Amino acid sequence: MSPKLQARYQARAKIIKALAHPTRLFIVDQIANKERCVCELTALIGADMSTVSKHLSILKDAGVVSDEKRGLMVYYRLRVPCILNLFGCIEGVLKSNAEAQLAGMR
Amino acid sequence: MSPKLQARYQARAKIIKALAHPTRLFIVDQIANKERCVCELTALIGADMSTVSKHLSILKDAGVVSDEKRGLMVYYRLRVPCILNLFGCIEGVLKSNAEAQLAGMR
DNA sequence: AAAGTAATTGGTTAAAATACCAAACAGGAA
DNA sequence: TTCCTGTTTGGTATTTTAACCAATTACTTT
Repeated sequence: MSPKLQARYQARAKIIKALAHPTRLFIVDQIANKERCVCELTALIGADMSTVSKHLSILKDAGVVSDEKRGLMVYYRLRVPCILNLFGCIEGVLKSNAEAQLAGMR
Repeated sequence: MSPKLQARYQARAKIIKALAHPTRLFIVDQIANKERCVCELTALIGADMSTVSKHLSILKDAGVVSDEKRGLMVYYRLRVPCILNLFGCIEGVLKSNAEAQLAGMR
């Protein structure tokens, strides 16, 4: 594989990797419709705030979310809505996997 | 977060994680239109065949690809075409990131 | 049966990701 | 200023991922 092509796939992988964690998928869902501050997300997730903050920075670094500071709070929102389309596809895979397993048991 | 919801996002993350590697994204592209055997993919990628085989097993375990053995060769194909839609979205993010960076430099 | 080819599996080592705690940084209020 | 609150950053220990080599399995051909 050429170095150029390699770099191309590496850039893509970085964005997908940013999504490849349960907590970060949850975050994307939560900020899909309305912005949320770190404190709200922390409460919803139930982990240390520093942990949540780091997840958010990974998403931000990948360009998936954007942030805005207002007063003490930092609000995050989804910058790329087309990500949500992915979820439908993923659900389809899960469903298909479940069916395949059932078929295999017979 | 409830255990049930947790499990839900974990299942989704597993599939996305399977895609979150440059080589595996390349594989998905390569088998999108026509099936390929491991030997073909190995030649295209330029890594050890055992490495490629392990990448394929990760994709297969996630339900993204399916395999079929014919003679000595094992042929892999994309089981879930909607994955390809994701790539368009990802390219959009990359483009958007590049523009944001340009804007930030001014 | 023996030899050869395609693929997978096991083992090891190196690199990356993740979580928490503690400490540092704002911004707002007293 | 000093205190309080929301957020980020640094440090560390643990777990996960990834690559290659060596060995094994499966099928074909001689």
